[in-house]
Amino acid sequence: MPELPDVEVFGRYFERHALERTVEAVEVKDASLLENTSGAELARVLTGKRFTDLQRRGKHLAVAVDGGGWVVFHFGMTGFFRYFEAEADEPEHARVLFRFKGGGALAYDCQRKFGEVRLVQDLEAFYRAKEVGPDALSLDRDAFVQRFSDKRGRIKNALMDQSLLAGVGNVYADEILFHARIHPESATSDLLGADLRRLHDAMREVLEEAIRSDANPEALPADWLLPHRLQGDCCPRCGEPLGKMEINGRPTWLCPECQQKAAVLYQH
DNA sequence: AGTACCACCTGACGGC
DNA sequence: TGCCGTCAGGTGGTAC
Repeated sequence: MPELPDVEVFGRYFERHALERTVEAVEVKDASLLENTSGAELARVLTGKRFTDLQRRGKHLAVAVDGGGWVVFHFGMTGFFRYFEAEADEPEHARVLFRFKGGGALAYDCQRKFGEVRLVQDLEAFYRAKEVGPDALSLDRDAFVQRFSDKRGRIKNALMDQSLLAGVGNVYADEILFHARIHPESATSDLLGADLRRLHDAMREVLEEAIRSDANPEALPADWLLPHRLQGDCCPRCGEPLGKMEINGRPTWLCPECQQKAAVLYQH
């Protein structure tokens, strides 16, 4: 799940359940998720401290620790937070537990272990080193068009390039291209200014609506692509069968009718 | 620079 | 029922 809307929702969940709470203990159940630190160090840094602030950039969620520094979470393909009070409610793949003074604990759960938890002093320096670009929702239309206009290769790859803009993953890239009626294999350089502006509008609309729907696929509008990514399902707009292809090794869904390649469109 | 391919890890699902 | 290949919403390295 964890693309920009999911991580935004995780952040709000964290805010409700863990912000301003005092950490009593940190329990690391699988240290392989820790990136540049150890269970002992994480516990030493956090015990007795509060989480005071939180900031999302793309698919990263950074949580400020009073007294300095940040804990930065990445959720991989299967990560999420779960707050629980009864021990029986601890989720199945909890990898790190933050236990709070006064009761309750926040679990960082990650079945496939592709997630990462790290300690960071200088957030900006970390993002620079990681080449994490500006958050997809922070870019205005002009800046978006500007960044995409020097980009080569296929548009879907560009949308998913976290250094170009951060937050769009495989599922929402397809959704955004479907809304903008752009074929995912279109060469980015074939897109006109008007296409890029439409793409930016579609991106904002999709990401914002997904956040409003709590990033819950079942709550998304029925005329979106996402509820229809099933073999044999049809385009909710024109009724033609949806197409599936592979781009960059990732499954890609589209409506071959509604989404024509830019180069094909402008030949006529 | 862009792309293809592999690897990391675990579980669910379909076919035989 | 059981085994096995395939697939999954992310990212990083390598080689062309």
